[in-house]
Amino acid sequence: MKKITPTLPKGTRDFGPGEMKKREYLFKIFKDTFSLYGFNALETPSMENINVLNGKYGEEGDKLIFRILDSGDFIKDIDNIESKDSNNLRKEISKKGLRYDLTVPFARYVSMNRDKITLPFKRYQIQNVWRADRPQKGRFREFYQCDVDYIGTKSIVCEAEIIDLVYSIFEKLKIQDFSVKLNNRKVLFGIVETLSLQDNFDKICIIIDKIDKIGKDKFVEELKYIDLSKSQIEKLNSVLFFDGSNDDKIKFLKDFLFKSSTGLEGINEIENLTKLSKEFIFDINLARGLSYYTSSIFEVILDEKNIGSLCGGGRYDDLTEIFGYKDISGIGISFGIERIYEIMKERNLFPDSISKKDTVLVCSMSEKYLDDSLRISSILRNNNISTDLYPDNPKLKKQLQYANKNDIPYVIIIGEDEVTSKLFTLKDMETGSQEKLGIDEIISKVSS
RNA sequence: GUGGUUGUAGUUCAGUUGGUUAGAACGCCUGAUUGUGGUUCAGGAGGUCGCCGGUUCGAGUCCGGUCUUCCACCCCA
Repeated sequence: MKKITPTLPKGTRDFGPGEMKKREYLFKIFKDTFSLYGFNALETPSMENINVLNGKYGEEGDKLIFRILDSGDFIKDIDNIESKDSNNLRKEISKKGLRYDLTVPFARYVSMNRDKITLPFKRYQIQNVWRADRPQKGRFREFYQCDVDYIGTKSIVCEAEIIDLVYSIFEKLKIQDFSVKLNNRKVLFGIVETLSLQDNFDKICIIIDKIDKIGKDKFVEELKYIDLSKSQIEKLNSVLFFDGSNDDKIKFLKDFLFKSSTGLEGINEIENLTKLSKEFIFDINLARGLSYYTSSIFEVILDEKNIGSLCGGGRYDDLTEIFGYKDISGIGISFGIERIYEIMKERNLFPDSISKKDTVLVCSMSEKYLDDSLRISSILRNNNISTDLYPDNPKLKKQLQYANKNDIPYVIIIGEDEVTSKLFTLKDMETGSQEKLGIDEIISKVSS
């Protein structure tokens, strides 16, 4: 057999036992909190039919979808194989793709199962997604997303509850220095409409979304690039960079938007939310890149440094329409668990207790005592003591080394003396001391 | 997709203007210690120097291509 050097595909990772302990701890906090707020789990397949995915993420997005090659002799039915047209060929030989996010599969699920689900419908979903992007710092080709969505109601209570959920999650994670930023696409549209720029709405949103990253000067430059006049840019700036409390901003925008019914609608939504919700910052500069948001949009950021957002989300009114299910408004948030994981690791927020392995290792001195070892292991396990049994009987030295490397605090040694006397050697690996005890004594000692 | 960067033992890395047999640390195995780990000491195994080609008497070292790693851009989490 030819030897191969083992490697991973670009942008993918293994999660070893140490990392998994931490990830599972983190995931459990999310899942438990979601349940507490009445969200239930949903899983969808890794792959979707390509027409479900295509066209949902913008032009760039389609290119970043991982395609799955059809099975069988797919080439024999292709007429124009010499044309060298990759785009057409791709359609013919690949009709499935790996999911790119969790929201679109969710919309597909809701549309397909409208006879079974009762609106409003709430679900959470923690699964991996794939992007054929070029990896770089903190970005992978396979990563996890953690989405919570609330679909089938337009009530502003959903916004308030989701903000409440954010506070609850971060409290449990012991991350305190965060802020919730909120805006409304209708307000942005109103601003743009008031300046007669509504035809450029999507483009302007993408540019506004970058303000934090590129700064005010470059922002102005990019606006010039899409042919805004000097006075339009000046007016846009005066609105977007209006400084003040949430109430000041609301008051100011109510005046500014008096001609735009959409804008006023948005402002009213924000005003209502201030009465219902925990604290948030009304940020007129918040736009978010994704095109399907139609109303409230929000992000959660770390106050300390600029590392991008920890969560992002918003309300979408038309996402299920493309799957034939009209007038269904949804609102969702995506927790950036990979980022949150990194912050928790940096700040040492994972409790030490989660990295402990088993409490006891059972070692046998010879093959003769393996059945006794098995018996004792199962007694310990029945008493809820996590027990590892060394499956062979190499030298005791080897078995103790194993306990040592795995941070197992206790070892039980089973040999001739022990089996005849029914008193087993319990060794404390930290202090090195050992004593011969009956099984009941061992259980009470080790459990404490 | 664009620009830069990286690749030598299981891992992290040395390796001089191209010159005998490519090194270290950690890890692994054996022994000192045949019923006792962590520490120590002695010994050992482990490398087609990413891959393909070129220059040269001679290439880990120089050149070309390709793949890979990481970083930035585009975009995004």
